[in-house]
Amino acid sequence: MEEYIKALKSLSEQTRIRILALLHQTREVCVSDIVNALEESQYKVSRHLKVLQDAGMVKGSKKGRWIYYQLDENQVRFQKMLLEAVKDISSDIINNDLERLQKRLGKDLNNFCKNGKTEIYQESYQEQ
Amino acid sequence: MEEYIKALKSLSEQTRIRILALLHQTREVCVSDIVNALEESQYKVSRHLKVLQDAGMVKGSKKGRWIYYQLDENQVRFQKMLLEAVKDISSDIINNDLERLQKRLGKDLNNFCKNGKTEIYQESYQEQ
DNA sequence: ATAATATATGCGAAGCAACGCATACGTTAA
DNA sequence: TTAACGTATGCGTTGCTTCGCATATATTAT
Repeated sequence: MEEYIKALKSLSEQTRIRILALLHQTREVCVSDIVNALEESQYKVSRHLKVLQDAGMVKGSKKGRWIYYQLDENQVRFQKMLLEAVKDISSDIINNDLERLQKRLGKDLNNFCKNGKTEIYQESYQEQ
Repeated sequence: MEEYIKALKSLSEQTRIRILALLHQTREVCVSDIVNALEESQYKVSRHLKVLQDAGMVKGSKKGRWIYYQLDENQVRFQKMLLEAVKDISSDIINNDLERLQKRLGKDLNNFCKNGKTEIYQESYQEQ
């Protein structure tokens, strides 16, 4: 039962739902792209990613100095169903997040962090 | 977004999952049947029912001095999907709850509280 | 080696959720 | 109309989550 509750808990928070919305739209994203899209602090995003990962919802893989997160594809039926439900969530906040992500990654959402995006990240981050 | 999160939060707690498991098995149950099945305090069950109700997962209807709870049938797609996922949750705790409920209501799970069950409730409650 | 970049984490503070107790409210029975 | 029963709730306490800051770790660039 504990594991089920953990999965559900991981979904009961706005920032985490926003992150999942991004991951539903793109194959994988690195942390700084999420930070940029959500306009939230790096440590906040990082912490929430950890919660999602511990709950088996997403998984991160290190590539160079970046860590790319994606929906964990080895999910059991329960998690799959939950993520399917979460896909239904819509809101202005999420739309704005997606818009910023798209702007940053370019039209192709399967782009990567490392494609010269770092500069852009710096700029927008320091604007805040 | 708030409403979605509220629904998800309502599912992220053990007692509430246990209550939903009961409601998935039977059409409607009154509070004291739940109290008896879960072997938890009346106020605790009552509080959790309120959370589930506020989240639109269950609804209670008063009949005489009892209040019968059932899964809210006017749910939107999101809630339906969540409940469908929650159905998948299995555990010994839940099995024991169901067993006690069955024992109390008799074979027919569509039985009602008021069918002389009150006495039984009193006995088992005071045993604790 | 040193600096810069990307991400994670220890820690204390603030906020929120669950608990237990006592009690209130509403309904039926006596 | 009083008593008993079924359910809900106000309140203070405890425990868990989230937050923000500062800092640590790891990787790449200089």
